[in-house]
Amino acid sequence: MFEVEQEAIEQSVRRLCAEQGWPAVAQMPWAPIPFGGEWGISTSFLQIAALEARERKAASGEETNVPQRAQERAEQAARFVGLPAAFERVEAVKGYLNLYYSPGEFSQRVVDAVLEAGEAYGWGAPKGKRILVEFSQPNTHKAFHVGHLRNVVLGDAICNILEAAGYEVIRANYINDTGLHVIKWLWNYEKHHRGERPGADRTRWMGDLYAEANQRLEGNAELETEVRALYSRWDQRDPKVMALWEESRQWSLEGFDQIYALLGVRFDHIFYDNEMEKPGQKLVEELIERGIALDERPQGPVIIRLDELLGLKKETYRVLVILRSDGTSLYATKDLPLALKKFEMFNPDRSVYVIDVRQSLYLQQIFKTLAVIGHPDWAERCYHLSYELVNLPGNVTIASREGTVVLLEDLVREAKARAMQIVREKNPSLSEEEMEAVSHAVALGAIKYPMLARDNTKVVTFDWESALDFNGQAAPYIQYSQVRANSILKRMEARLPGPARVSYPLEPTEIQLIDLISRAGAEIQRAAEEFKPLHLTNLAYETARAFNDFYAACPVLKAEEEKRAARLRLVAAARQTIANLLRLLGIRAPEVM
RNA sequence: GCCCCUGUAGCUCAAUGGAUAGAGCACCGGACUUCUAAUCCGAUGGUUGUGGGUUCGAAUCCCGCCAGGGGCGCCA
Repeated sequence: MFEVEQEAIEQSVRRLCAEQGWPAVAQMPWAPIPFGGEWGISTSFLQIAALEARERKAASGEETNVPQRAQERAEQAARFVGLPAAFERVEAVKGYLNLYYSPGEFSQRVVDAVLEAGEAYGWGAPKGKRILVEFSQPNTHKAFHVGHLRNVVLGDAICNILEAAGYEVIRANYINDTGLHVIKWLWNYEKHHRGERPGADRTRWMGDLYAEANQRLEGNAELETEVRALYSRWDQRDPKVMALWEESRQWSLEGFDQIYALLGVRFDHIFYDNEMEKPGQKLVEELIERGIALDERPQGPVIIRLDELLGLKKETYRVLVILRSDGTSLYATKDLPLALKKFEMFNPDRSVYVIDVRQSLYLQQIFKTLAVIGHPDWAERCYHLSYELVNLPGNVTIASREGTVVLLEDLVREAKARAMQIVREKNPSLSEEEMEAVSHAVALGAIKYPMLARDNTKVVTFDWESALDFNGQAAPYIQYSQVRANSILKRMEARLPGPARVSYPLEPTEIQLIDLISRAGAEIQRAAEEFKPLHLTNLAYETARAFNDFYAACPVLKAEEEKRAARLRLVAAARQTIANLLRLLGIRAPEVM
C-alpha cells in the first residue's frame, strides 16, 4: 500500500550503492518488519555484503565478515536515507535497515483508502488480460460428494481472486454427459426403475441409481453384455435410447444447478462432453493423415508418440491414446477439440484447468499435443491448476463403490442444523428467517474454508467432527469478527465520522490491525499470481484475529471523542476488509450471528 | 523400473532463502452488571523424517536414504 514511499527509499539506497561503488542487487528485498506490534518496512543488506565479500576475495583474497559488513552498510544507508517524510524512526539492526511508519499518518491513509474504495478495496487495476478457468467438470448420472466440492470451491475462489486482481475471467464448466457410466445408469433405469422420476434431491437419486447399477453389474458378465449392447444403441443414436439419455441428463443438470445455487457458484459458459465427440473424431482422422497420430487399429488404438515426435530421449510425455481400437472416443478424443475451441471462442491469455493432481501427466500430454499439432502458442498459455484430493480419516479414499461417500447435501444439512442450534442459543432474538440465513452462511463458510485454507498440494482430510467445529481457525471465527464490527457500527448515533488526522498514540492492537488491513491489495495479487487462495484465508484469519484483539483491548463507543471517531472508522475499515476477503473466498459475511 | 507430491508441536495446518518456526484443536489455569464470550488472556508443547551439500543465512534450494500418497498405451 505504501509502494511510493518504498520506491523512493529504494532509489535513494541504490544511489548510495552507486556512489560508494557497492555491488547492486537486482531485486531489493522488502518485507514488513517481522516483529509483533511493529509497523514498518525492512530491507536486508546481507546480500549486498555477501556480493562485496565475494568480489573482495576474488580481488585480494581477503575474507570479509558478512554480517558485520551488512550491519555497516545498513548503518551507512540509515544515515544516508535520513528520516523520510511520514516515517517515525529509522534504524540499522543486524544488517537490516528498518523504517517505522508514523502510525498516525499511515493509519489514516489506510483507513481512508478502505472506506473510499468500499467493496472494491484491495482490487487491482484492470490488466487487460483474459483468463479462462475450467472447473467443476461433474459427471451426469453420478452423485456429488465432498471430493467434488474442493474443485468447485477452489475454482470459484480462483475466479474471484483473478477478477479482483484485475483480470477478465471466463468461468467455464465442462460437463461429462456421455460415457460408460451414463450407459450403466440408463441400463439400470430401463430394467428396474422405468417410469420413475427424481425427487427434490435430484443428484442423490441419480447417484443412488448409478451405485445400484454398479452393484447389479459387479462380476456379472451376462449383464455386462446387456450394457454393451445398450452402449452401441446409444452410439448409433437409437431414438429411444437418446430420448431417455436426454431426459435423464436433464435431471442431473437440474441437480447441478441446485448444487451450484447452494454453493453460490456461477458459470459464464458450459461445455458439454457430447458436443466434442464428433469434432474429436474428425481431429483424430486429420492427425492420422498428417502423420502425427499412429493408427494401430484394429489391433491397437490410435496413439501419439509424444517423446518420439519431440525428439526426447528420456521418457517424459510417453504415449497418448486418442481413440479406442473400436473407434469410440476417450477423454483425450474430446479434450483436444475442447482445448482448441476455448481459444477459438474466447482467445484467452491463459487457459486454466482446475483438475486434481492425478491428471497431471495426462494434461501435460494434452498441452504438448496442442503444440505438436500446430498451436505451440496456445499450448504455452495452458495451465494445469492441480490440487490434491479430499480423503477421509486414515487416508481412506472417497469412493461410491466403497460406500464411503459423504454427499454434499448431507454435509450441508448437518452443518446447517448444527449452526442453527448455535444461533438459536446465542442470538434467540433473531427471526426464524434471519436464523435460517445466518446458519446457511455459517455452515457453508465452515465447509468451504478448510478446502481453501491448505496448500493446493496437500490432501484435505474430511472428518465430521472438525467440519462441524465452528471454533478457532475456521470461517465462522472470521465471520464473527466482522459481525462484532458491524454490531458497533450499528450503534453509532449518526453517520460515520469523516476523515481526520489521528494524533493520539495508537495501541499495539490498533497498529497490528491497520497493518494487516493494508496488506490486502498485495496479497490478492500474490494469491492470483500463484493461484493460491490460501494466502487470503491466512490474511482473512489474521485480520479477524487482529480485530478480536483490538476489540478486547480498545473501547470504541466509550472512547473519548477523537479516539472514538478514529476507531469507528477503523472498525468500519476492518469490517469492509474482512468482508471483501470472505467474498473472494466465496464465503458470505452475515450482518448478525 | 521411471516420474510427481507430501513429511513441521499429541492432532489439523501456517511460515518471499532472512531476524525470535507461528496458529487452531486437545489439555491446564483465568476473564462476561462494560461495543455479541462463536471472544479474549496465560501456561504446556519443536533436533522442521534422516544424512550430506550450496549459502553470510536453509523448514524452504541441490543430492542420497527412510516413510506415506499418486501417476505411467485403448479408466475417467
